[in-house]
Amino acid sequence: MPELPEVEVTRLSFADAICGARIIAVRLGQPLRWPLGVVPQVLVGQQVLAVRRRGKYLLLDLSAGLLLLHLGMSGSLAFSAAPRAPGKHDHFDLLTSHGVLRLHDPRRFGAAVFASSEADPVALKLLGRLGVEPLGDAFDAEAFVQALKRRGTAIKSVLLAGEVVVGVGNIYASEALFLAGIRPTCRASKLSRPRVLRLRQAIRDVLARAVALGGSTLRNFSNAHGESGHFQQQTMVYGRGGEPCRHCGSLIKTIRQGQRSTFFCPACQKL
DNA sequence: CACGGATCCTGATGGC
DNA sequence: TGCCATCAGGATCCGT
Repeated sequence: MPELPEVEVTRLSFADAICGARIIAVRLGQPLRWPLGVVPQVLVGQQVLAVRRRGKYLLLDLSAGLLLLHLGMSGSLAFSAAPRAPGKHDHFDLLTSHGVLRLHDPRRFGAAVFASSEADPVALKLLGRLGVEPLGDAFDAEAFVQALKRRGTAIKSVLLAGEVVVGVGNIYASEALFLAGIRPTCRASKLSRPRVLRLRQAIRDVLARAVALGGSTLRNFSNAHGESGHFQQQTMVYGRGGEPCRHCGSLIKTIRQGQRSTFFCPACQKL
């Protein structure tokens, strides 16, 4: 469910409120992915110093360590002073002096993992192979050109893998490739330099705009206050198979790449 | 090493 | 109404 914009919107919606809070207790529901790190006792008594984001991970900096949260496909976070009794799909509660941070995740592809620091092997395993952040200065044009030259797979798959650039999931990959006029099946290594530069800008534009709109709400994504996003109302291609292209009127095509749906306009995205 | 495919899990949806 | 197949915003692991 959540790609970079949804994770960032979530972060912004509770970071200020939770900072400075003392962790009082942890409640676990059914197991999430990577149960390894979460030993509740390690968290109790620690203070939440900051909430950062790395790719699609949320990083809670604690007084003695790091709590990594991932929303998987169906996860969302809620932060409230007086939460209701946990429901069937509420699998992780962080009770703090400022309120309860609750992870709701029906499919349980999400994760809550404790690491002693970013150098901890646990953190390295999850974060170590991540590519560059797309919205920062570190998303260097030349480095992006060089990285794509080394990838023989379809550009859409390269974006989703997150080893070159992070945060671009299934919605925004299709959207960015449309904005750049690039066919999702084109091998990354075959993209010309000008086209790579356009793609870089398209990724930055689409992600930044989605953050500004509060993210996408396909099923029931909401920020930590329960508010929905609005990006999905203006996708150019994602979820629009068979409908006319908003730019040229051609019918949007749906294909499968690596078990995921891809959407593109056959006229606007020639190669 | 790089790639494609299967896999984890639950719920919604559509066809019969 | 029920049953079955398919699909869903992610990422890892395993075989080739």
